[in-house]
Amino acid sequence: MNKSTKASLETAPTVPTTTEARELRETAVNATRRALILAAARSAFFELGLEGASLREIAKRAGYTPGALYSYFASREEIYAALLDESLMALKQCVDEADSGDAMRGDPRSRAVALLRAKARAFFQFYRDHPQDMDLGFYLFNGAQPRGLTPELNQRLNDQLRATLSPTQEALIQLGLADEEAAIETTALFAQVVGLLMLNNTGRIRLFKQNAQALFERYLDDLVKRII
Amino acid sequence: MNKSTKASLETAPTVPTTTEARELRETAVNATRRALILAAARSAFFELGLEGASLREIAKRAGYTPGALYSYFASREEIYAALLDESLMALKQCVDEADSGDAMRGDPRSRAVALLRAKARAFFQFYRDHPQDMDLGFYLFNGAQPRGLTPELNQRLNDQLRATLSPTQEALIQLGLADEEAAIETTALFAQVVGLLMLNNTGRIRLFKQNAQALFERYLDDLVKRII
Amino acid sequence: MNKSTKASLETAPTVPTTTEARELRETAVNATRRALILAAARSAFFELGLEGASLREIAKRAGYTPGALYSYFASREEIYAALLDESLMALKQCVDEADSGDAMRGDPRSRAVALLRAKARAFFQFYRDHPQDMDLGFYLFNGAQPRGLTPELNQRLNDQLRATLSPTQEALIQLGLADEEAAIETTALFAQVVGLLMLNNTGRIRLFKQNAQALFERYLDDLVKRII
Amino acid sequence: MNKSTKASLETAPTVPTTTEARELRETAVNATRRALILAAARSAFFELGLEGASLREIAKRAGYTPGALYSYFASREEIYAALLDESLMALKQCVDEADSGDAMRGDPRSRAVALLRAKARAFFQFYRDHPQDMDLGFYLFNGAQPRGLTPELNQRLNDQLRATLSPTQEALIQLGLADEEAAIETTALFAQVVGLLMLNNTGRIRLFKQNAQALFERYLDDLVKRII
DNA sequence: CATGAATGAGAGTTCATTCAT
DNA sequence: GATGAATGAACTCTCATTCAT
Repeated sequence: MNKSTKASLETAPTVPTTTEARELRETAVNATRRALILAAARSAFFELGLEGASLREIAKRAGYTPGALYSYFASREEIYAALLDESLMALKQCVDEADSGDAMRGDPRSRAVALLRAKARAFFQFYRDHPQDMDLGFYLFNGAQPRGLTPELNQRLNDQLRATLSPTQEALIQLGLADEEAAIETTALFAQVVGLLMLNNTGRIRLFKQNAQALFERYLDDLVKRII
Repeated sequence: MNKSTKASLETAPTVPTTTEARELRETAVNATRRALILAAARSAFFELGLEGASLREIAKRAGYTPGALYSYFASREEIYAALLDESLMALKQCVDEADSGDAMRGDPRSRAVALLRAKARAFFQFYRDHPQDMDLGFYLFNGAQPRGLTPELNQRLNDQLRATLSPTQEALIQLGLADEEAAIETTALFAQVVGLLMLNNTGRIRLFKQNAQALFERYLDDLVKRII
Repeated sequence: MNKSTKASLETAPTVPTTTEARELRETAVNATRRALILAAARSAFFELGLEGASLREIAKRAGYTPGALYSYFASREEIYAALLDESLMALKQCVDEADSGDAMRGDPRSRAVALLRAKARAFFQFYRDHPQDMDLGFYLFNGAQPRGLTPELNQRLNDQLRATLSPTQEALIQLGLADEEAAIETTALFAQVVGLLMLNNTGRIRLFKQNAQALFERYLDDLVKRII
Repeated sequence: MNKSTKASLETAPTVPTTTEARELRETAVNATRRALILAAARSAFFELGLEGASLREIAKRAGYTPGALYSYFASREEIYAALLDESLMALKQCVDEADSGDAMRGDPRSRAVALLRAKARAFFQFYRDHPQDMDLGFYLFNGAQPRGLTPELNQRLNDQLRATLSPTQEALIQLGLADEEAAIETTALFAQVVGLLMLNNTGRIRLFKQNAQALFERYLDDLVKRII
């Protein structure tokens, strides 16, 4: 990789050499196949749950023999970890891109409020629309000893999560909350979202004849009322 | 054993036929052994998690061979379901018994507030102190088709859950909320509790350097403020 | 087991109770099946070598599915260990029973010489006639960390080996050798036997157009000459 | 390498054709890479034992991908065979170079005795210092059908072994033994060495609190005593 | 020549469940 | 009711080997 990058800088204007072209292609092909396997894993995980998403099943769905997966991933757990990694990246992107249409209108204060709502809503809606991604997160983050996660990966996943929630926290600070207070509100909001989605995704919320989205908006309203 | 004694006392005036007596005895003995197996299952589940709580392990802890358990439960999933049943009964009892020390003091309004707090706290603390019971619930309630739960049992568990939360709802109504409004607040409170415990039990709450109990109390305070 | 022993003492003259009879039968049946599996393992090991003697192969030869073996042995290595245990017991018995026909004739000295020859010959011939038993021993005794052998079993096997060679050592002491000298000669004799059998079993001895048995007898003769 | 150098010397006067030159170069390059792979195999075999020395491991250590090795060797077994070939060459060289410092001093008889001792010692010490080389030999020479050895290679290895032991046999003949008698003594010595090393390398010799080197010297002393 | 993806077989092991006794 | 042997399927993972590129 480094090699091809360096080479292409030296000969930037020209077409890539045959070797370079092959390297690029192979890297691309490889990434594609990894993605293919992950897609198979995701579909297995989502349709059959954790227990059903065995290596065999994933391989079958990807059109491979079980052993072949080991060219791309060192273990089953690593596949799960990659899945969660992807999921968190998608979540983060979703939140990052979220913006109120009127981000530019109004006074700074209303803009901050609009931003807060937009970010929180993006987070909520991501998991509402991809309920299985939540399972994924809770599977791997489970308990004290996250299964199959190297400390480095665990750290990385934690960082992704924190980064995802930080825009919300920023918005709260912009609205005048002290750092500590902003952290508290962010956590409480996170908990509310997790709880609502949990009830929603397991169908328990129907017991109370309530609607997750409405409850979420209500929570947001109260939050905004509280802090302005 | 105790139970069978009690049962025979209750039916003392009429002399049971031999057949009846045997049936009663056998039912009682049966219940005892079921309880014994469930205790073994609980200990296995709590110590080893879901993956570790295999039928073999449960049987071993109960002093049985694996096959013997099938005299009491139709499948491994059914054992889990019975476990959840027990868990919900314990939860309900916990909430039912919860009462503020000053339940009798003050005006009716403060008494209702105190009751609201007491009930909600009991619920929160039960799961905070028994994190595995929550796992159990989420395991079996997972997704659209609860695993190993017959529709009847599913109904029963739902009823238990609703009954557990109804004291809270009642307290809210006593405080003047409309039925619909009380249902909303109860659900929101339930969601907050579930979310906080989720973050707490998976350790994610540490990411934000927050404390579940404090956040819970804060939520309660806000709720009370909101409705009075 | 204890139970049946105790019971049989109390009721010694009478026939065993039904329960006792069943226990005895089941123990016997069980032992038979273990033996059957070991026989299958031995045949696999002898015909296919270590690599070929997989659990699956052993199970197939014993008429079982692979999982069934785990009712009798905790692991594949445990089967090997049991095989070696059996082998060493057979060897020991062979040596123990060995005796010169003229053990009672002649002066004590010639009797001791005859005994020495008989014991050494028994050892040699056991492995000459059961070449695979030697492979077995060397497989498990291999290197510093004997594979799959618990320290206790390793100890047990070592003890068996020492016990097997001790009659030879005793005979040498009876012939007047000091303890230390007897240990040296026993070890040297053991080495010679192992070496000869190794060359014999791998066919290397044919390279030199020699015959293991003849060389063994020659070594024995020299040994006797040396010590009298 | 040596071979190709020699070959080109023999044909020095004529200028090799371009084709010939390329062939020579390629043969040499080829031999070098074979040697490189064998070095990797040796290190893997010695560090990890037979089970650990998989083709993958060897390839990794040689800086190749697994498939590449098949350009140089037809199978994994063939690599082992080549390893044994090398090992026997090293052994032979070791024995050939062995000489008593006083090979020139004293009467012819003492010189022959000194030579006998030197050769035998070299053999013993080679395997004592390279225990894994012995494993290698026993692995491939195992039982009736040596694994992965073509009849030709088997023959070659046998020849190497015989050639290695012939100096010892020569010395015995020089000391006046009949050919047949010398063959017997050589074989017996070989067996003793193999046996001692076997006991030494598997740690079994410690059972008897003996030392392989001391026993070896003792055997030599007795041998010399016997034949003079 | 070398790659590296892929196969296909097989390794040891565990499991829920069944069933004759 | 209880045993415990047995099944059969599944598990993750490793391997030697092949082959298109």
